[in-house]
Amino acid sequence: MRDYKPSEIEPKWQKYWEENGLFNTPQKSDKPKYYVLVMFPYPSGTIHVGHVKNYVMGDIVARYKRMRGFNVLHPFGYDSFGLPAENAAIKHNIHPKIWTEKNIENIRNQIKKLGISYDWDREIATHTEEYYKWTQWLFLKLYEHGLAYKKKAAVNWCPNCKTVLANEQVKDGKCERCGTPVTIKYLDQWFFKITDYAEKLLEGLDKLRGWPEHVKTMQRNWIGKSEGAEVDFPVEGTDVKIRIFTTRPDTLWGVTFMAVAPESPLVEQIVTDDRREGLKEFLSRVSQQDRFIRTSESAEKEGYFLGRYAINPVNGEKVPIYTANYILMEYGTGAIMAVPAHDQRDFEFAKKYGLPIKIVIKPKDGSDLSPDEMEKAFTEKGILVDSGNFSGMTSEEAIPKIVKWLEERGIGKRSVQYKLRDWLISRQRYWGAPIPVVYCEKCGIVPVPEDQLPVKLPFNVEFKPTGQSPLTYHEEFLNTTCPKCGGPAKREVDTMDTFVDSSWYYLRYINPKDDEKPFDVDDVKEWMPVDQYIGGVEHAVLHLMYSRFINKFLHDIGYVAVDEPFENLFTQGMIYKDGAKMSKSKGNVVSPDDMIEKYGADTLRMYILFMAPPEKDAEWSDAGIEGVHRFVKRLWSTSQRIIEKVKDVKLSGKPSLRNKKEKALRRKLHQMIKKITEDIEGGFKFNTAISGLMELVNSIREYLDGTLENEWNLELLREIQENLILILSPFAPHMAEELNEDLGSKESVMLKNWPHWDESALEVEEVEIAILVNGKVRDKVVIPVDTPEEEVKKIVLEREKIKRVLSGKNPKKVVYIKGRIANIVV
RNA sequence: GCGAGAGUGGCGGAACUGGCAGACGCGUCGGACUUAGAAUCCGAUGGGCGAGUAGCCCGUGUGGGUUCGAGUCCCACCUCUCGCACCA
Repeated sequence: MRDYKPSEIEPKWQKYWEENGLFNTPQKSDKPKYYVLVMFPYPSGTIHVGHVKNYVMGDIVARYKRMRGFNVLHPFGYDSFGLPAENAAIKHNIHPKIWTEKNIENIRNQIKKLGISYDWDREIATHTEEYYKWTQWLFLKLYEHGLAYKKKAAVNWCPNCKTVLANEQVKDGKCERCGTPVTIKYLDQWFFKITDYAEKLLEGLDKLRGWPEHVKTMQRNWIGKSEGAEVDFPVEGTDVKIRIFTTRPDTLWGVTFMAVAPESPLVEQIVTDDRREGLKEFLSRVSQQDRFIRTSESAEKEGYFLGRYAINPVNGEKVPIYTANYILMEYGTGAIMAVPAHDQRDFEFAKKYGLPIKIVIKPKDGSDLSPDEMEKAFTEKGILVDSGNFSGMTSEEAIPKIVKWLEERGIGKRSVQYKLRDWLISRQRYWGAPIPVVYCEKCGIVPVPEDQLPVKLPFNVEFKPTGQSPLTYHEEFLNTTCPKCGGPAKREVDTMDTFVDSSWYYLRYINPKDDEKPFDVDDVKEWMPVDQYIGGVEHAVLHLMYSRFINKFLHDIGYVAVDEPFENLFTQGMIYKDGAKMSKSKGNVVSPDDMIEKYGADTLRMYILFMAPPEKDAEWSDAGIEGVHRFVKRLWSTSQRIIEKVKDVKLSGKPSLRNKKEKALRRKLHQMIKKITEDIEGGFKFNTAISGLMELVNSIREYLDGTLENEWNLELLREIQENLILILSPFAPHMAEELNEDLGSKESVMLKNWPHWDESALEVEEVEIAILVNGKVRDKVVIPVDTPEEEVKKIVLEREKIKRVLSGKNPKKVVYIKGRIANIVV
């Protein structure tokens, strides 16, 4: 018998697949399309088994769908612009391009050894001119439609990476990448107006049935929609009106002060001369507060009275105006009406500064609130009191009526606010796509015309961590002429956030080599949306939101037919080692290369899928992969035993079966075809699919070992072996091909059809049912499956053991569930 | 605090629309083969009482409920994970 030698058969089949173009996707086909996409990696160094999980899952789907008759698009590429390449350049004096391309080559080799069925002709890398040319095109389209703009803004600045960060890249006040606390800088920056799409991005989520709920929830939270009203409060003795936003117009009658964000221009307009000195002191103190601390719930609320009063337009009451550190300029209107009785923050502030607390909402249970005894604000909805004509109504009733009333009287209006901010895309960095605009003394900001793209990233630059893009010091790049007037102009030296690169890459795979356009509109219509997207949950708000935004934009301007790019999303769990994420610095990285060398790619693929349900995090176990390897070897040797005997057996139609054993074995085969099909189709249950393969192999072995060799049913074994190869092939494609060849097939497994299970094989003649007395199992009995209920009841009550348990008591009734249990109730 | 999800053997995890809890694998124990080990193969393995392959009792986070029957459904609670969080 041949030994199992993955190191020989795996390269053999990888070569075969490549030479025969079996991974390549025809652009047009009679078959229905299926687009399966895995999140492309950032090429820093090599990949570890955590990445492999992502790619293996995609490969199972791709190989399965091909066998189901789909024209499958399964591409791969690299998100190859970004900071680590540049840091490597500064640290090790190696050019980012060289560093990146070396890494890409390593990763490509690693992946090829795994037998992942990517169409390598469609491979892309975002740092190449052919790609970033179209990233720049995308920028121009956004600019053209007023969705790319430049403004001076308070931005998140990472002092370590020396670049600005998008809001989405700030985690707990720290740089998502390096963990350094983020500071605030005021800089001229480019933004994409994602806020214009807030509502569409939110509504679109409801249509995404194939997305995990928690990802949608995270996006909803991030968009942060609040409905309420805007109301103008005139400031006494000035022309100034303070516009506020509130989600609780039902508390308008309880306003006892106003508060304005320290950064608000209103502060200057409102403050009285005699309060100016103190204000200066207050503002300088507040501006020193760390932004993250200032915006945390536990922060001490501080404020400063501006010396003036506002008039509450609903009841004419005069209330003092403060500036306070807990008011954020970025949210709402940068000013609030404060209702201490019904807002916890206002309550704390009022307590500190001795401001009145006025109750206008009472609990629905009718209990009373007293301003002096309250220990915290009553923030629930309730019944309005002291609120003019609205007193006595519930909050729910009153809110729409009050909004209408405000609108009629011209005091306020219905309003919707979002937490989502515009997407800051400028990076003061070299290794990214240059922003294609120039600054002309005469014409101002001028976009680079489309036919002059790409704005090439120069190769020879000096890397200095100055906080300025290295392009700033590259005279040749910097100085140019204005495309409009031909006069001297300077280029934009900032590059784009790498999330811009990855926001549209799924479209480029469709026409990766087109140098006339980013993608072909008709082909995109054909191929989009991505049917199945697979990746890590860490991209729940960043990449997945940006991609949806860009896709919706391209949809709106007529380039993409669908308005959501990813029909189904699967977020896979991470692989941990020693309780921690794998990372080079921790030294707990498991390399796929080592595992392939030791066990082969097929074992590695199967183990990664078997270790846990794919959406869950899992701990790498060396013993675990050993166990799967044992199974793989058993699968091999069992197949070899069978193949030796059935190589020349011809089978047309069903094998004839001679006894119960053979019937049971054939049933097992078809049960497992059914199970594995349903496990793949019904939600990525790869772990149980593999346990199904194990069960099948166990049953085959029991049959082989329990039957004299000359009595083996060779027709049945032929059927089993053929089908075993097919259902194995997405998981362990190399072994499947080798066994398929051994069995005499001239055609690759990849070109065969996925098997159908034979319903008739699943039928049983006899079943073992459990006999329960009062819900407890007391006995078991084998009966013909069609035994009528009355008959079963009789049989069950006649059982010696049951008689003993009943000890003469009369059964009240017997519940029989066909083929499963009979429950005797006494 | 709000939102989402999850609690099952020593471990990873199975369990269809409520129907024999613990599939499959790891680990452990015992055995075969071997000079020995590795590999391989066979058997046992939720806990307890029991000489036992007889039999009985307990058992899916906790406490109730519905039901002939609950890991699964309902109510209350506890714990954990993730996300959001001074968002007006």
